Amino acid sequence: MQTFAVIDFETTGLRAGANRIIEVGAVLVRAGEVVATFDELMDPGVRIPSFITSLTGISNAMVRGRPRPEAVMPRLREFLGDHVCIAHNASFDRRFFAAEMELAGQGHQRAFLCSMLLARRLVPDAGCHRLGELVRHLGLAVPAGLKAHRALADALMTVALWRRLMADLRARLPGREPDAGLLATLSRTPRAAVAARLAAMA
DNA sequence: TGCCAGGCCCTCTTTAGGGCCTT
Repeated sequence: MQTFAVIDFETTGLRAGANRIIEVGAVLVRAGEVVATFDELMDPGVRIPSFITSLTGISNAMVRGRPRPEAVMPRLREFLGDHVCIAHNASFDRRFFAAEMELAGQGHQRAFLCSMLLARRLVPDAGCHRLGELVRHLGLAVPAGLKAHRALADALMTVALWRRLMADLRARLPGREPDAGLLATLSRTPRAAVAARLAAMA
């Protein structure tokens, strides 16, 4: 059974390389179940903008004395192993992952799958495909007390969303386990062609 | 001084523009 890693970064802004990561949450999921978690606050070495503190609840005081991203990234890489990574709007997390690995002196790229691209194709009626809105729209059960825009909480919400998307795919493709290759192909398929493609595969 | 991302995707498109999504 394939193991996926679901990951989420909180950062000081949107620009990988210029802005820095301040928190990472990651979970390993095997057979739909969370089997390991990784959750760490980091001191980015720059001030956290007030907007980011308002959004995430992460303040400069909270990261003071925490390890630097350069120290955490090698441990994160070890945690992730060779598993395919999943993130919501994965292009964002992939860019920060690559930039921070570079800053840590360990240039390292890896494959990501995107729950947002897949949700846009499999849940077209949602209208809004933000992570929190999708969780609400689909009525997904998530662990109590999760605070949105904290890394581990967002990673766990992405797990819940991913489970639903995989269940939907299994229902539409009986007898076929949606592996990384199929998911990557679907994520690149134009939205208007997804229904026809799934019907042809079924 | 003023501005600053990037990939996807739709449409009043394709010799382009703008919204969505991530922080």
